[in-house]
Amino acid sequence: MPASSADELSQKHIAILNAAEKVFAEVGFHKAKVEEIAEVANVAKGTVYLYFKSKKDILQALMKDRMSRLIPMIEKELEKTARIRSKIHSIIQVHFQFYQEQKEFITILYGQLGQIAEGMEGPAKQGLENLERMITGLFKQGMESGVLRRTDARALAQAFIAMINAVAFNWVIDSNDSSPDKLIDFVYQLFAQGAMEKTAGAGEML
Amino acid sequence: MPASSADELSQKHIAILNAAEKVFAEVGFHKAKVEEIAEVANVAKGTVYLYFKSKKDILQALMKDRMSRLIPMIEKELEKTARIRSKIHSIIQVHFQFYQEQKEFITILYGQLGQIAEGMEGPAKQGLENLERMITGLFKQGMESGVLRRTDARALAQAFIAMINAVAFNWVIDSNDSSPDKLIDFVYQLFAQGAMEKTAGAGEML
Amino acid sequence: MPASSADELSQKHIAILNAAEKVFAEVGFHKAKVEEIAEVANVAKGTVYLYFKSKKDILQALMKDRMSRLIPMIEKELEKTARIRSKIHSIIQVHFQFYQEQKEFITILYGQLGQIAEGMEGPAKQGLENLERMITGLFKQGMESGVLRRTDARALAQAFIAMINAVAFNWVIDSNDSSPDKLIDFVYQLFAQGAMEKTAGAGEML
Amino acid sequence: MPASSADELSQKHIAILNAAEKVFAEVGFHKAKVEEIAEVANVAKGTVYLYFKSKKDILQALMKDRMSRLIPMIEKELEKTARIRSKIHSIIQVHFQFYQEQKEFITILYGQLGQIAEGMEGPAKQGLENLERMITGLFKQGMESGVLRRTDARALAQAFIAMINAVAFNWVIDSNDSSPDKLIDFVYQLFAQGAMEKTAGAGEML
DNA sequence: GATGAATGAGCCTTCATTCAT
DNA sequence: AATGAATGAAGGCTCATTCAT
Repeated sequence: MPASSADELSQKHIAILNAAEKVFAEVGFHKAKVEEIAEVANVAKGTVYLYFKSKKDILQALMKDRMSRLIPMIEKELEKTARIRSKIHSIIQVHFQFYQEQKEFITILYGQLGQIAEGMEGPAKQGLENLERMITGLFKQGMESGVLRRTDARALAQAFIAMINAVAFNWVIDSNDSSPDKLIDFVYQLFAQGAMEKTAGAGEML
Repeated sequence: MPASSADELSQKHIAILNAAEKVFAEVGFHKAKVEEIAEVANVAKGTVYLYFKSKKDILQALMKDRMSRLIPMIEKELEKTARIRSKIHSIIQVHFQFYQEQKEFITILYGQLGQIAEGMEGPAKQGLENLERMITGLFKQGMESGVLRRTDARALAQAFIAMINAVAFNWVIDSNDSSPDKLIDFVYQLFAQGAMEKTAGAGEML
Repeated sequence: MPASSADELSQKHIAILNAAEKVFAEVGFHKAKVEEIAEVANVAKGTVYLYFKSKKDILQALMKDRMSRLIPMIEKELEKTARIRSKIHSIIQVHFQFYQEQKEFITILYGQLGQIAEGMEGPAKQGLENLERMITGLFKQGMESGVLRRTDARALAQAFIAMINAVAFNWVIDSNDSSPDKLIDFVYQLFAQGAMEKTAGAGEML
Repeated sequence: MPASSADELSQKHIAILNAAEKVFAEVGFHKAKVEEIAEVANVAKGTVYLYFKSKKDILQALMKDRMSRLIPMIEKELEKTARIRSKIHSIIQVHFQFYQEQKEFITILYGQLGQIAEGMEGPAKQGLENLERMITGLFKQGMESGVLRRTDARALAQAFIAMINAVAFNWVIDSNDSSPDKLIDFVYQLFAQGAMEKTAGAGEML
C-alpha cells in the first residue's frame, strides 16, 4: 500500500466539493443543507467539517477550485496564437467548453453569487475580475493595433463577457448537447461585425 | 371616514413592496427578515401577512409589479417609431432609464432571482421571457426586412439583452450618475456594427 | 383591564428566570437545555429568546437579579445596629435566611460559577466581590475600634464568608428545615471566640 | 523488550491524567475537549480511550488519584503527634502544602465539581467526605479531652475545612508564592481563639 | 497497543408564520 | 384591520466516541 493518506484526504475533499457543487446548483446556497452535501458526498455530516470550516467555506473553496481551472484554460488557449482575432475567438470557445463541462458551477457562479457576496471578495469575485481585466487588456491591445474600434475597453469587455455568457448559458440550459460551434461563431460574428447588414450607414441613422 | 379601505390597502401594499424592494436589494432574499421589511414599511410584522401570504409572495408581487412597468415602458417607446433601428435604440435607452430609476429592483432581479427559483416561474421569469420574446419578434422582423443579418433571432435577443444589462448594470453599480447617453450609443454601435474596424474581412480570418 | 403588557413581560421574564434557576441548579449550566428551561417556564423555546439574548444571558440575568436581593438584605440588616458584633451576627443570620429562601440560586452560585466564568465578570462575581469588600471594611472598623484582633482583614472576611457558607450550605443540603438559630450562634461563636476552650494558652502551644 | 506494557500503560495513564488536570483546571470539565487532553498528553485522541472509558471517567480517575495523595499526607502528618492542637495545626499546614503543589487539581475540585455531580458520588466526593469524617472524629476527641468546646463536631469540621480552603485558595489564586506560614498561623489562631479581642464578654453580647 | 479519520447525536439559535387581543 | 408576543420547525456546528488500519 503506497502513499494513500494524502490522496484519501484529497478524495474526500474533492467528493465534498463535487457534492456541494451539485447541491448548490440545485437549490442555491442558502437552501442547501450541509447534511445533504454530506449525503451526496457519501460522508457523515461531521466529516464535512473536518475538511471545511463552514458552509460558506465550502462555497469559497469550490469557487477557488473551479476558477483556478477556467483562467488557465483561457490563458493556455490565448498563448496558441498572437492574432487578436484568434484570441477573441478562443475566449468564446473556451467559455463554451467550460460551460459544458462545468454546467453546475456556472449555475452557481452566475446565479447565486450575488446574494452571497459578504466576505466573498475572495476567489470567485476575484476570478471574475481577473477575467474582465485580462480581456480588457486584450481589447486595449486590439484598439492600439487597429483591429478594434476605439471605445471604452472595459465596457466592451463587460459586454463581450455578457454576450458569451448569455448565449452559452442558454445553450447549456436548453440541454442542447449539440455542437456549440455554430453558437461560437455566432457570438464571434456578433461581436466582430454586429448584427446589422453591412448596407451603407448601418449604424448611423435611426 | 372617506374612501379608505381600498386606498389604505393599496397604501400598505405599496409601502410593503417598496420596503421589500429596499431590503431584498440590500441583503438578498434569504437573509432579508420579514420583520425588517415591516419596520421599513412602518407597519407591524403581522400586518405584512394581511397583505401577503408569505415572504416569497412578497417577492413575487414585487416582481410582478415592477415588471409590469418595464414592459409598458418599452412598448410605449416602440410605438413611437416604425423603424427597426430606432426601436432597437429605444430598447437600450429605456433599459438604461429603467436601471437608473429601479436600481434596487434590478439588483434583485439579476442578483437574487437565481437562488430562489422554485415555483418562481411566475412574474419575474415570465416578464423576462416576455421581454425576450418581444425582442426576438422584433429581430425576426428586422431579418425579414433586411435590416439585420439572418441568424438565430432568439440567441441574438439573448445576447442583446445581456449586453445591455452588463453595461447598464455596471453603470449603475459604479454609481455613475453621469448621463448614460454615451453608453447607450456604445451598446447600440456594438450591437449594430460590432467591435471591429470595418477593414476588409473584419470577421473572416482568425 | 388595567396595565398589563408591562406586567405580562415581567411575568415571562420572571418565569423564565425561575425556571432557569431550577434547571441550572439541577443539572448545571452546561447540561441545562434551553428547551427544558422553556418547558419549565411554560413557554416555547423561541419565547426564551424574546427575553434573553442567549443561554449565558439567562444566567447572567439570574445572577444579577438574585444578587440584587442579597446585598440589600444585608445592608438593611446592618443599618439596624451600630455595634460591630451585632452586625457580624446579622450577616450570618441573613445568609442563613437567604440560603433557605434561595437554595437553588446558591447551588448555582457556589457550585457552577467556577466553570462558567469567562465574560462572567459581571453581576455574580462582582456581587460576591462587593460582599467581600463590604465585610472586609466592616472588619477593618472592628479592628480600629478594638473589637477585633488586628490581622489581615481580607483573609478574615474570606474565612468568615467561607465558614458561613459551609455551615449554611450543609444545613440546606441536609434538608434541615429545623430552625437555623443554633447554627447561626454556632458560627458566631466560632468566629468570635474560636473553637477552643478558654483555658490558658489556648492558641500558643502546639 | 523489557518490562514495558505495565509501565507503558502507567506512563500513558499518568500522562493523560496530568494533561486532563491541566486542561480541566484551565477551561473546566465541560468545555475541555478530549482532543486537547490528548494533545497535551502527547498521545492520539483514540489512545485516551484505551485508558479511560469516557471523559467523565478521566475526571473520576483524576479525582481518585489526587485524593489518594491528600488523605495519606494528612494521616502521616497526624501520626507525628498525639496532641490535638498539633494535629489541627498540621491539617492546616498540609492543606496549604497540598494547595501549593496541586493548584490545578484544587481548581477542579472546588471549582468544577459542582456542575458535574451525576454519578460523581465516587472518588472526589467520597474523598472529601472521608476528610470531613476524619476531622470530625478528631474534633470529637478534642471535645472529649476538653481541648475543644462542646459543639456540633461535624459543623465545626465543615467550618474548619471551609476556612482553610478559603484562605488557601485565595493565597494560591493570588499567585502569592510567598511563604504560607503566616496564613497557616492566621487560620489556626482564628479557628482556635476566634477573631475577637479577648476582652470580657467577647461573644456574649450583641 | 496506537492512531486519527469518521461518525452522528445533540443543542443553541433564528425567523417565518400564527393568533389572541 | 392592526398588532406584536408567541410559536416551533429547521439547520449549522461541536465534540465524545468508535473503528479500520
